Amino acid sequence: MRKPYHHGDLRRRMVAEARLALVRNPDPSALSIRELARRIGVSQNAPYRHFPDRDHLLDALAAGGYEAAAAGLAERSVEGITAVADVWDTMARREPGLAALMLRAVPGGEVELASRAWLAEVVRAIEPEVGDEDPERLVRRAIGCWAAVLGMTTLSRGGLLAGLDGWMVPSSADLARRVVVRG
Amino acid sequence: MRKPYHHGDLRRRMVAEARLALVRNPDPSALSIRELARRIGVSQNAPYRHFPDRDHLLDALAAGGYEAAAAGLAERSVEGITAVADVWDTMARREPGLAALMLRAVPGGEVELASRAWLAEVVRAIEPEVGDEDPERLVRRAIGCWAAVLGMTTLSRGGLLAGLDGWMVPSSADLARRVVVRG
DNA sequence: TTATTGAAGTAGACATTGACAACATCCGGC
DNA sequence: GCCGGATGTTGTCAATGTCTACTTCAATAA
Repeated sequence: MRKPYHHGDLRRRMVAEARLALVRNPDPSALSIRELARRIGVSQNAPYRHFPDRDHLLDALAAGGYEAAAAGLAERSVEGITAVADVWDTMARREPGLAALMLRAVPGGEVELASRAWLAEVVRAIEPEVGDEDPERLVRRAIGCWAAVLGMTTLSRGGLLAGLDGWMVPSSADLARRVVVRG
Repeated sequence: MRKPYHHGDLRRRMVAEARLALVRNPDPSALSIRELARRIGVSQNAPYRHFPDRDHLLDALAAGGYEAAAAGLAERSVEGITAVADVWDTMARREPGLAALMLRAVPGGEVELASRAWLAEVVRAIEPEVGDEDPERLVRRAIGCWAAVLGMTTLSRGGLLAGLDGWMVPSSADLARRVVVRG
């Protein structure tokens, strides 16, 4: 009775534990299904009842990242481009492994939907800051904002700017603002 | 005599074969040292005489990507921001796996130097297009350009914009131009 | 109430991989 | 001529992803 045969919430638990593991070691390729199962206290094959394979776990994980980001942006008191940059930067700093996973969407996976929700939230956030009512252009601006922020944080957090840290490097918010406003 | 005991050029050959393998399968985590060795016709452990571990091979591979990109930009007849965007876009389209590897630099690795050379080339390319003589601001602009291009191509090639392809998505050159000029 | 069925978990196995240790071969300087 | 270091080879180990077959359990329908 101490340990019921069925876990009951394995899928969610796997994603949560994977996210934790990714905090301990940001390298996604080091994520091991077996180790997660071990840590949760379930057999090494139990996870396969919830994820066809490792890639689907990573997909769910990345989708969770987008949901968290969208929620973080929605619950934000401060609106605008700065908020978008802040949310993404914070995630990339605190969970670089998760941020790395979020750069790739497998077709038909959960990330596609979740990232779309994030994009919608970005649109909502930047809308008051740009005086643009045309939806298509607004979406285009939002994509540009996302790309600029993502690119800048990827460069910094990826270590590609080692040596020039701080000094000489533009902030992702500045970049995004230049991309979004006017034009 | 058919097959000399020593290969003679294994290191370079490994990097080249790895790059090929990455073209066949863009997922860097699928790169196997053993398979490369097998394909080259050398024992499974020979590569370890040239790379302490798998990560060092990936590092050399990514560095090669930056060298190729820098060379491609240098040999370019057309100068300017468009050339930067073109070079990166082309690489990301033709070798997405390599492009993905280039987003992370291990401290002290070869990528740090190679990416610095690439950045210098970007500076040189955008210099005539922006009327700015202050070196620090020029570097900052170059970084912004790089980030914008990289962010946009990562989004498109990563499948994060599936569905909105073409339509609604800004080009990386447009983004970069908006980031670089003025300000 | 009880039989059954399908979802969730377990046990065991297999091929592949990264990496280590010990041994073999070759080339250049003494 | 030999010898030492660089390069390549064989053998081995633990860990991993994933397959197949078996078990447990809860809910449904008789």
